[in-house]
Amino acid sequence: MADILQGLNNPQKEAVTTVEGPVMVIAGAGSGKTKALTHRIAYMIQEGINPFSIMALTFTNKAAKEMKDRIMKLVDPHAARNVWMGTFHSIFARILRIEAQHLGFTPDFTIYDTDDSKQLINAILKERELDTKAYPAKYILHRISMAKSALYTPEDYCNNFEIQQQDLRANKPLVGEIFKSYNNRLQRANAMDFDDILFYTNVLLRDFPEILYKYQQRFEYILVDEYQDTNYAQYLIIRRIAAMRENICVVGDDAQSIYGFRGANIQNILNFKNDYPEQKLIRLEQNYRSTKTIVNAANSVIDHNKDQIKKKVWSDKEEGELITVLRATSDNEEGTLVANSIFGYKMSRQLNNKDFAILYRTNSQSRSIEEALRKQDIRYRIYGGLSFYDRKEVKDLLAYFRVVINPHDEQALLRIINYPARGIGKTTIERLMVVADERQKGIWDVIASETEPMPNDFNSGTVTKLRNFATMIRSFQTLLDKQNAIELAKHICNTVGIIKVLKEDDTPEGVARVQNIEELLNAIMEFSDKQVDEVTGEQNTVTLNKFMEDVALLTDQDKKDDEDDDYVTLMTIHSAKGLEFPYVYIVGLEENLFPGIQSLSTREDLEEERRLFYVALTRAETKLVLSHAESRYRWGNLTLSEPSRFIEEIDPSLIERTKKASFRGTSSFNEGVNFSNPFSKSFQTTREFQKRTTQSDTPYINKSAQKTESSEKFNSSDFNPASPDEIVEGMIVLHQKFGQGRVEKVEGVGPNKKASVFFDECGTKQLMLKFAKLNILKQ
DNA sequence: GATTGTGCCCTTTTT
DNA sequence: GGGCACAATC
Repeated sequence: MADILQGLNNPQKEAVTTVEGPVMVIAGAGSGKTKALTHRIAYMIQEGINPFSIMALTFTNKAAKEMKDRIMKLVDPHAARNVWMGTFHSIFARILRIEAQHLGFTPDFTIYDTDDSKQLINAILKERELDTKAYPAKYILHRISMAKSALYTPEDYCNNFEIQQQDLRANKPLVGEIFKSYNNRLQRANAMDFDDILFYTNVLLRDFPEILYKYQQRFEYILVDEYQDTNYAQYLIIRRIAAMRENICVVGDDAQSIYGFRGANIQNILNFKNDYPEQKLIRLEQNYRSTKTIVNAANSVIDHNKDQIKKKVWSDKEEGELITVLRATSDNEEGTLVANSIFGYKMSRQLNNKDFAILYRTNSQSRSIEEALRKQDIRYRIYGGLSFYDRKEVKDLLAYFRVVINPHDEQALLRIINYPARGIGKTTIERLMVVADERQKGIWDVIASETEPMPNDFNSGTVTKLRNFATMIRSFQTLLDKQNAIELAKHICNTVGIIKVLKEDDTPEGVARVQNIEELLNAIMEFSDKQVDEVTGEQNTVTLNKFMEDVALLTDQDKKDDEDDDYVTLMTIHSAKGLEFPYVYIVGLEENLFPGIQSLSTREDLEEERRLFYVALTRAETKLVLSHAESRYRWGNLTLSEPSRFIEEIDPSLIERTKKASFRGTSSFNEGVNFSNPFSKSFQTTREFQKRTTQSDTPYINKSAQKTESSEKFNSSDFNPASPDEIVEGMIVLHQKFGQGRVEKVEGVGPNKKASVFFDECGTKQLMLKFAKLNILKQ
């Protein structure tokens, strides 16, 4: 026990040892919040509390996993494993599967992701002949999500005066009706969306006292991480389960509440003391992560917010370096400056790629940064954006699995009924849907029904095709319990012919798709291995079912985390929450981007945006670099931008003032900045750099590369490259960086001539011939 | 019924 | 600058 408390400061110790009763920990950024939580759980286990009776709710799967790993290092790993630890969604989906029959679902209900929901909405709109412009799926889903998070049923929604007024004002009076159909369809498909998981958990705990009692008994101790980001539905679940014993510990920081847009309610944290008058309030205010400069900068920013619990976050680390602000003329130059800066620091300070993170407001900003990093040969990894599980081919295969497990899953069924093509076309599907609707059943019931025959107006060929499809799905279903996940997955894959179809496409994209399918199969295998490992000795077969339960709630964030790999991290600020890096770059600090244009209308929205900036600042341990561009391409056209107000909100004494542009300046702020600072960059380095960019061509050739076109003559004297006209298919060529390769395809004319070259070392690359310097080795 | 072509949105942020 | 829904064509 002594070691568990060792190395903790006093408030942390208090948070760890106050096991009984309601506790709220207000934890400033970097104040050792996770440490307090993990040590608390370890302490509880060591005190003899049954791990099965502890429920710890986190915001992401990743956070849960990390905490579990840390606890396993503190106490008996077997015990640690038994703690109920996970996201709200994963823990309560688990419980809902156990209790599904009470709610009119079966235990293998499907979880619809946003994409499925969107498609379902669009299908409903089509049926009702509503214009998708008047009723954008996104808007409707947002409304529905808000309603569900506030525990409104479709009926509540329609009967609520205020809500109806809002929809009326937005000229969308039918949202409530669409909500009704949407929910009906979900139910018919034996499916829940993300919000339903929380909604139905509440229904379960509200309407079934004996079930509520059961879980109150089981979960004697409740911990909630990131409490500031909980919404009403989550709040009420906690409240209900904790009601009996009130052994509840919530940890959060109001200054880091950044999920208001999806219904998170900051009031939950502010009201904790009303809900639990006996509460003990513990403040963690010492920041162990960052330098004084960084902490003070963050404090000066958050001071501009009106809504906040006043606290004093402080650091007793060194002052540290001032914050650098980079000013670029364009988004591409911003990328270049950031890449150069990283390169400079790496060289001068012996740092690794993984010491750096580049954070941005929106995923779309990653492009220009990526391009620049590639040119500097800096390895990076992007988190978020299109996730692995969002790729089309992955979703297709998963849809097969979904249908096999739950044939009423209509979104999945529609996805695969004619993929790979088996002659079941649009008209057939439309007619099926009509019949299904008449019978108040799903499509599956129509095509698989033994008793009710297919309507006469289907021709016999179509009926055979449908029957064959149904028979195939059924044959998979019989294997569900008999075969383990990976065997069945492979069997489905082969029988259906997905890989065969994909292999017909030998473009780079096609090859990537096959690889993705293989990766998915690997993931299933890994999952199976892990399951066996976890239950020591016990070898329980992992069914596909089991895998699919997990997969719906996985995101990219949770995927492999190769610690040893050396990559610069690129991610949105939202996904960076909870992480820390020595060097942090926050890019795109411009008005209308960060703060975003949509947040400028109300104070609340602007304050959330400011908290987001606060989160970004406080990720840094050693050094912060901010950047903004004066112009930026947004959805195709050039827009001019002012520097963000947030830059000015930082105490100016903490910022290294970049002098107004003097390109020949020989300034020396510090050794690392020579590369990074546009104003200290000598003319020589500029040239040097341009040379690099023109030589090492990548598929990403566009504006920035074109800018350097003027210097091409200057460069080309060094080499003896073939002229673009000479390059034809079948040639063996040599590229400066990619080495030897074979020209597979040439397209375009004149200056736009492009070639696909397969390089032995790095696969196929698209090259713009006017930039790529290729030596012809063999005609 | 499938394949190719065209126009139209779009960009917050995520379980 | 791109992905996706729908339309036109084979």
